Amino acid sequence: MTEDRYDPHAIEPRWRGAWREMDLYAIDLAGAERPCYALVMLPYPSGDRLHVGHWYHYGPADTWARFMRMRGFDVFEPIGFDAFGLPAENYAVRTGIHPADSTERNVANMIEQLKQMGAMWDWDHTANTSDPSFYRWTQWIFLELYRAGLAYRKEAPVWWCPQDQTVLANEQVLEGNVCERCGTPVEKKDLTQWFFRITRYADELLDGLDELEWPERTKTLQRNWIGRSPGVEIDWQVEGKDRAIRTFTTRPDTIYGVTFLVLAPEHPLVDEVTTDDRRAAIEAYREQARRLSDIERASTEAAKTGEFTGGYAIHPLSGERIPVWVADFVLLTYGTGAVQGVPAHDERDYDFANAMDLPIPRVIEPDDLSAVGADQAYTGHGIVHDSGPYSGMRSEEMLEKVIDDLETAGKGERKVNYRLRDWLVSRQRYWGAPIPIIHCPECGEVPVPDEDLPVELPYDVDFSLGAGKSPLERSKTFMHVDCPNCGGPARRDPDTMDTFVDSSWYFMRYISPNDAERPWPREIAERWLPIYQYSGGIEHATLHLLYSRFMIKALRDLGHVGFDEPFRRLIHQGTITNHGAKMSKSRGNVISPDEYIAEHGADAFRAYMMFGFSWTEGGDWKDEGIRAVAAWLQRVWRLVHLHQDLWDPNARLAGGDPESEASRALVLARHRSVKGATDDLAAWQFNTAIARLMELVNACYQYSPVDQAPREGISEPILKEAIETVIRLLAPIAPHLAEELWAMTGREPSVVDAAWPAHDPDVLATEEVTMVIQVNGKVRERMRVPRGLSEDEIRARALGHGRIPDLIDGKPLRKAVVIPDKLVSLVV
RNA sequence: GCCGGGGUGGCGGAACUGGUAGACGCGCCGGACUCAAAAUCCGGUGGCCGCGAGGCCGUGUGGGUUCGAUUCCCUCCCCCGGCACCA
Repeated sequence: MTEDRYDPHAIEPRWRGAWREMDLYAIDLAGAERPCYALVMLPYPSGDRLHVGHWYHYGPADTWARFMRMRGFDVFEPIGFDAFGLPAENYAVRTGIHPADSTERNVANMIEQLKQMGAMWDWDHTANTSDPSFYRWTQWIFLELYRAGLAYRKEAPVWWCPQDQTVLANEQVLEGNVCERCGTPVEKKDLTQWFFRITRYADELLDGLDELEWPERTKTLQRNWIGRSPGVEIDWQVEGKDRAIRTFTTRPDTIYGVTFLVLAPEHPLVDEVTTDDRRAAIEAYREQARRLSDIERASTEAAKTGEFTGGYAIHPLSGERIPVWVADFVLLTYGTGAVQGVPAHDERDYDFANAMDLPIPRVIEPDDLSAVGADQAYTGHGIVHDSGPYSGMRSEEMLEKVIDDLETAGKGERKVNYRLRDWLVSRQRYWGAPIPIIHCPECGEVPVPDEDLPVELPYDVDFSLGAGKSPLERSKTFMHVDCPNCGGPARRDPDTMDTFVDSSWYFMRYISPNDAERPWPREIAERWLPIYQYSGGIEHATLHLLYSRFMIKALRDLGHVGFDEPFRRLIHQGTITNHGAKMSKSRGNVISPDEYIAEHGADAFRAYMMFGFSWTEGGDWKDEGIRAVAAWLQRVWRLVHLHQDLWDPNARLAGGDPESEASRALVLARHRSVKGATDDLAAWQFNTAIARLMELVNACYQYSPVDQAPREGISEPILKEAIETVIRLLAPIAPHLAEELWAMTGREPSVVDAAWPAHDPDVLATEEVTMVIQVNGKVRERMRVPRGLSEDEIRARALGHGRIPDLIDGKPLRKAVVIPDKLVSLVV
């Protein structure tokens, strides 16, 4: 009792040990009555120590989960490891250490560090995506999708990373067309690859967003990524040929402004349309386009180039002859690979027409002429003219009408295009789930029979890159297999799956990670999903978060789950930067939490992560606040320590008047803090939740000065209840310390199973309020009045209050606004 | 270029649907305790003017709506993120 400090390094490991002994965080998934699945995006098990980002994400996420548990929810809070992937394999190439070995070591290492946080993770419900018992089901899912036609193989122009020697999905190519993993510029290659048919769900993925409680900006990112454009495909008869060029447009209301058609250089009709005298020029242009990198070709800066084919198409409505051009700004991969050129009303077409000296006739009159310059395209709407029967209509109106007319005439078809492409899932790398397909010269693609799953990765392989084939393809023992269908000699598919396939369903596996019979028990999954609350970085907005949504919808259609979305609520933590720069190993600016934890303990570090930043915003690293938070935890500990006699079972609490000013003020402070902390924690606003708790601690000190003994002026039961409330409110934030304080009050662990305190709104509705009096918009006076006073009475009192009569100075009152219990605004 | 998000004291950050701007904390200043220091406890702290009472200014810029604007509308300037010849 002489020591007036607590030692986090003594109590933290002790309580973690006690919790483990009690099996405190094991929950009965089948029997839970108020399921709350609190999921965090799972970490990649690198060989490095945990960084600030891990603590910033997982600490507060656990605080929220503890808060929910105290509020009576059955909280399921698992964590696992996204353990497949390139870093481990590249490490193997460099060092010769096998990915399976380095990963196993890293996972064990990471678990030990994660345990320091004192989170409620249930280590009986974890997952390691690189474990055969996990990827056996990743392969099963692949085959389910395959059998449903949702996984397929085709040759297509795909992104290839020359550094990592593998293909990538569109979503994994970052701005400037560089590889998400290594930053190397990627190339387009025509390769036969496996895809998941995510485009089949484009509309549902878009519409489903409306129902989700996700940050609006994340939904926007997905909407833009899916890129829905409704429009029409139109057939243009090629003059003198029994062929039509099909274009796609979202603006058929500009069709009378078409002065040319443009085909992508790779368009299959180019040969046919090109006249003999233009053939050499067209061939040269196509060759030139082929040589251009995609980056050069995609540049909006580059001047428009193109070549006339010599051919003409017939305008489907006016019957005019329209020249057909080839130009590389038209992409074969979007729409039909052919567009109609409307230079007056499309910027690209405008630039092209200017470069090629083509006419630029206007067919839409802008509503506001001043809004559009003479030297630019007008892309807005307005009154249509020079457009045959449509002249005089509003362009919005014509847009719908002309589509109907084209459809009726058999010259067009309503069509929706998407920016979203099918998800390329095969990778020419070793450290991933092998694609469970066998290629048989007789039978073609043959799925590996379920009973032969998992297709395990061979251990003994050559990881070296650049040999032109994936490591698996070089393993004869792996590749050679008998066809399950005909028994003849066949080869395994040499590719592995994108690790985003693993992470698109891992949260289902946490439910029953050791079940060898099925991927998840459906009836339990239905209880726990969609996930109540997911947390993680926004960088996955168009990757993991999109893929998982697709996966759940596909699994639903295959009858394996009964819900539509994986994550009902989503929240993103911000990023902690160092001197404004993102922390990364290559920059050498990574902050390690280790020394701070060694000095102040895990609770202090956790609490600082929550108090020092606005959690969803993040911010620049600053360590001054850690000492302050650690000191505050000491202050809380001291508060309980100094008043420990309140919990002495032999003591009779008598002192103090419960109606005294101090007693009443402390009661008010308690209710106020409970209300504030509850609202703030529910909204993941940790900094203000802690601020509210600090206020209560301050109030405890203020109304029960610790150097005064015996306590004067304060009711002991009221003080006792206030301090107990401090402990409960602290429990999610600093779990070890709160447990220690809980024990100091003589209670059995655990405080996480103590009820979250409730506040009484009647107490907060004090009988007197302070009202502000404004004169001509400026605050001039304040007055104390009974709550609920009538507007008339308030106005009358305000007019006579303090300096107000002087300020008004007999001038007539022009206006008086009264907001009861808040303010009076007088205008003279 | 387009689409999001953001600009508030010396600093991190608060402010519900338009209603006391700056909660809480850091830092700084002062006091108590101490031989002293640390630790701790208490008080002060947006800027300018004023002895004071008090006044004026103040949420990136300039305007507007309103009794009243950090909050709503318009103009512009910066910062961050995403997309980018998607027809």
